[in-house]
Amino acid sequence: MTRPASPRARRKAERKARKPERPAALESRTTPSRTTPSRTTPEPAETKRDATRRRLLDRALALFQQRGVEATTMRDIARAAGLSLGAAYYHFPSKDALMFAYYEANQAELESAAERATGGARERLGADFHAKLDSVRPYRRMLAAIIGRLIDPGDPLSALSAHQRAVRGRAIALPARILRDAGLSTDSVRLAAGALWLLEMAALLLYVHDESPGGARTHRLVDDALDLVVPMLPVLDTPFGRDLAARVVAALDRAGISLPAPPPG
Amino acid sequence: MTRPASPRARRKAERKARKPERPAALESRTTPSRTTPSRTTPEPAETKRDATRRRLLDRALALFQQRGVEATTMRDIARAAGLSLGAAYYHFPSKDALMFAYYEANQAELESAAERATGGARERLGADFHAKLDSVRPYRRMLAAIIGRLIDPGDPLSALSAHQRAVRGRAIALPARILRDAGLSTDSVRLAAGALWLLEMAALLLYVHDESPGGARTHRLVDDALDLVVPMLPVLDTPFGRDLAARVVAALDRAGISLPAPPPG
DNA sequence: TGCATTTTCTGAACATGTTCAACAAACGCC
DNA sequence: GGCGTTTGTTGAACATGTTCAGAAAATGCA
Repeated sequence: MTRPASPRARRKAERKARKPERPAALESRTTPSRTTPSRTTPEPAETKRDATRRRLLDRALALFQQRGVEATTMRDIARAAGLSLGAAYYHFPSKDALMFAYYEANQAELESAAERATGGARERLGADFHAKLDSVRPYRRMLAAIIGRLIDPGDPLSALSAHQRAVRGRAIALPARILRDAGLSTDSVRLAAGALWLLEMAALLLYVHDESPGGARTHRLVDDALDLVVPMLPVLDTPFGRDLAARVVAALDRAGISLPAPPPG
Repeated sequence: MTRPASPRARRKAERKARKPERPAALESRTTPSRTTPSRTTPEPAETKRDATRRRLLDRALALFQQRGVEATTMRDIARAAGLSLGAAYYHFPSKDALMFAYYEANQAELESAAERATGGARERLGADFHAKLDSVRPYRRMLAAIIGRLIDPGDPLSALSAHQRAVRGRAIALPARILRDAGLSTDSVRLAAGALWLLEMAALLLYVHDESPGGARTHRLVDDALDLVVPMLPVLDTPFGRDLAARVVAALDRAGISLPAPPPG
């Protein structure tokens, strides 16, 4: 995980003079739309570039899961993809970028799993949370390796970063819908969904190092927490609850923790 | 931060065969009491060994603060201490060990700062929390570099690890005393102190990346949180509060998060 | 003092993440 | 087809964390 490995401040400074503090893009370049996809071809005919990237990514993730992140070298990945080391770095500027690419690629799958749950709010929220944990399970070692960056708002990988805003928004959409269905007012939905998101983040922190079978311990904690919290949600729509909620939101806001906004509607 | 840098599984396996999963000690050896200190010399006459270690540690921390952890190389540290690279590794088996040594060395200072605050529970808790954050401030970059390990219960550096149990205990003693002085029952003290410890951990997560002047944002969040929580503490000693507390403790317990026990008395 | 043992130190060596200058292939345009 | 430009690739080189075999120094003991 050794960052750029600055030999001395000099070279680091030089580099910083050229680039902004943190490179905005985690991929070397965004695909320059060599093949401008026409409206009639929804499948944009994967370019050689895309194929190479996908191959790299596939092998990398396979190796990550198989041997762990730290034990997988960039040379391994390049070799497994039939490329030279430099070529791998041409497509992914760092090992971290490969992890992030996974992160992004799997987000959709990761989120849609629990869409179909039925029942009361408690059941549907439980299904959502458990599904998310389960979908992350195979990669938790990988996540553990980068978890420090997840809380660095300046890091593109961070769960708090601007880069991940969209991801946050999606992650919160389903709980928000469930809460609205449960009859909560819009304001309460906003706070409660945010709180659940925080709970999810906390659970993730535990989960990446949860070695109990299937991560049972974390799953149980999630259940316990939901059992504790969900019955109290209606309180949010009482005068006391409203006051409390307002103060919590204000406090988090001042702290720079802007809860993801639930989708409109 | 590159861990052992396993060339291939083979060598890693060999090493594991010799050592336990994680080396229990973060320092190469514990001082073999070459000079058995007699009762009459409370200052055990620092050995050359200790002097060298202290010199290494001093220079390392100075460099860490000056250039940041990642930009400081083991070669820099060794040179600054007038030693060869190998000698540095003889005394501290890894760069992480140097960080941990700081962590331990400063713990006492870090904790005694707020002992003397007076006033109500809210004021005394505030003094404690703010002092802790302030004392960590100069090293927050360093902490950011190892924060991922703070949540790994298997890592000796972890705030959750067995190694740090004593530290946890001490960290919770003062809040517990304050709460007891405020008239809370023993059970409530236990839960509330644990909750405050969790709040402290959460604040730390934010703090290490808080670039606002003096970490003002995190300080404000702590104040807001205390303003929110402290007035509610008496509720813990109502029937409703007792029930809630019992369920929370049980849930955390099942999750393997054992709140640090407050000192007896 | 002389010698064996233990502690401390040294510098080379290794594996790794990352960079870079140079080269090759593909493309766009004439 | 021919040619300049962009895109993709290569392998060497670099700085780093860590290990290791052995040298040097300190220590203990006869």
